[in-house]
Amino acid sequence: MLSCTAEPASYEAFKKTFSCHGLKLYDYIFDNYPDVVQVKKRHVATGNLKKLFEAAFKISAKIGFHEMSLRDLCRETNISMGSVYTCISRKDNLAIIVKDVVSQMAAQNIAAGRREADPLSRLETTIRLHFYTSCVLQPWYSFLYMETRSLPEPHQTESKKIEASTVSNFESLIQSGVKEKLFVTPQAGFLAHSILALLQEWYLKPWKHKYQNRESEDYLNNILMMMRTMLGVRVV
Amino acid sequence: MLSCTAEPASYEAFKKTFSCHGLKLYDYIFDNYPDVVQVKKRHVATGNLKKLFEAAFKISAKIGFHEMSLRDLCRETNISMGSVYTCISRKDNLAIIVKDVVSQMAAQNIAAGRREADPLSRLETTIRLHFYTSCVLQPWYSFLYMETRSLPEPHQTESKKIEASTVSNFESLIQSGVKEKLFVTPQAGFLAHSILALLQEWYLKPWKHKYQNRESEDYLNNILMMMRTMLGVRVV
DNA sequence: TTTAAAATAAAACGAGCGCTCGTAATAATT
DNA sequence: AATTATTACGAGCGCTCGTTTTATTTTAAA
Repeated sequence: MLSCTAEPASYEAFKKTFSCHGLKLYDYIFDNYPDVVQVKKRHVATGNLKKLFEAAFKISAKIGFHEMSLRDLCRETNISMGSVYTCISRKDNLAIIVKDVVSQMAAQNIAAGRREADPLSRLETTIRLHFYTSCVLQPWYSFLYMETRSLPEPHQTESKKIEASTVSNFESLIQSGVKEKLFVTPQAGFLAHSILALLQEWYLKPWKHKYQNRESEDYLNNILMMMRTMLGVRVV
Repeated sequence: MLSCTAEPASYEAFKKTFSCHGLKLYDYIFDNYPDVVQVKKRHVATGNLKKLFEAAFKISAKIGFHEMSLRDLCRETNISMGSVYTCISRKDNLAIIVKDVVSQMAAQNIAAGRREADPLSRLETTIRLHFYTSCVLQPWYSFLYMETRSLPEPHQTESKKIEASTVSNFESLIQSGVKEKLFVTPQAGFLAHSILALLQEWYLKPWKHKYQNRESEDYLNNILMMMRTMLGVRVV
């Protein structure tokens, strides 16, 4: 099971508690997609899967998933056509697995946020987890955003639901704070969309922002600060 | 020349001054791409171009430009393969023309904004024009955002420059207001990116917002209000 | 009505696609 | 050392792609 313990204070703290690092992510895929991954030995499967996903992200980011041929993938990974197919069975499965992983992370982050005490903490924790997760899994999130159209139905619909549920969660958290008279904004829907748009901007165009090292923590703080300002909450 | 008179007070007012409506846009293409459009008669060319672009936007939005075959395009438009080729010469030209049109609109809007009297007016006019333009040409803007990767170089690089120059224009307008002590934000870069991200959100996912008719003017006002709040300007 | 140009239609072409499968190489077990 | 289980390989299959070519119909001026 992919997971992380909740409420990390910083990106560095988060990364340590996050279980997706290195090969753990590919262990998860190996365990949960027996019909897709036909390779028997775990270490062989995870090693190849890691190479395949990383190459697929690299090539797709440049030219798109559909434009990426399996021959491109073979060249980039030094894995033969036959071996590629014992790992993923069909090209589509690469995209489907990305959708499943991101979908699961999103659901977990929403659930973790709900466990906080008050509306503002719930909002901030959800945003923080979303942000950290999308940093660690940046190519995964970016891929899903850009390649949702390439997914076969019903996976495409499911992918769109992730985004919708993320926004509606933000919106209902804001609404509950408004009801408790903690916030003063009447534009809950717009603010909820704005938050997601800014989170997406980060993982879609990391090169536009990452000219420095601490930049990512700064970007997150800018989002949180903007949100607090728009909610009429005193900024600390 | 594609153009509009500056500083429109509302979307409705803007649409009337905007020269891209109906076939005028395709007249522009007919006039400016003689090597691409090999059809001699203006009315035949513009009629077919309109059908072709509209169908291309429809199909590409669903499955992507590269996945859209020219046979799909023929089926959707009831235009034969031969006629398609007399209109656009190569598939790539569709995307290149979209880039050129959007690029020109963006440059015009930036120039029009600069003509305003003070930094806040310059910002607001630029944003307003960008928003209205992207509403009227929504499929064009959306297409370019999603399909930039499909453009042949050097058009791809040029497309990315449009976005970069839009953000840096916002940023320098904000900076000049800060220098004149009209604004109080130290996060000019973040705010500039946020404004563009929210403008993009609108033309990328219009279905998420357009459940009502007046909704688009509201969305623009939300962006402007958020900007004023973040700039420490009294909200009217 | 004639005629040449313009537009459309349909067929054909070669390159490249996702994917399969017979076989070779390697690792594990006896 | 022999045998078996597993993985790696890559040429080739059927098909669709963007594009070109060829044939036919439509258009409009003389």
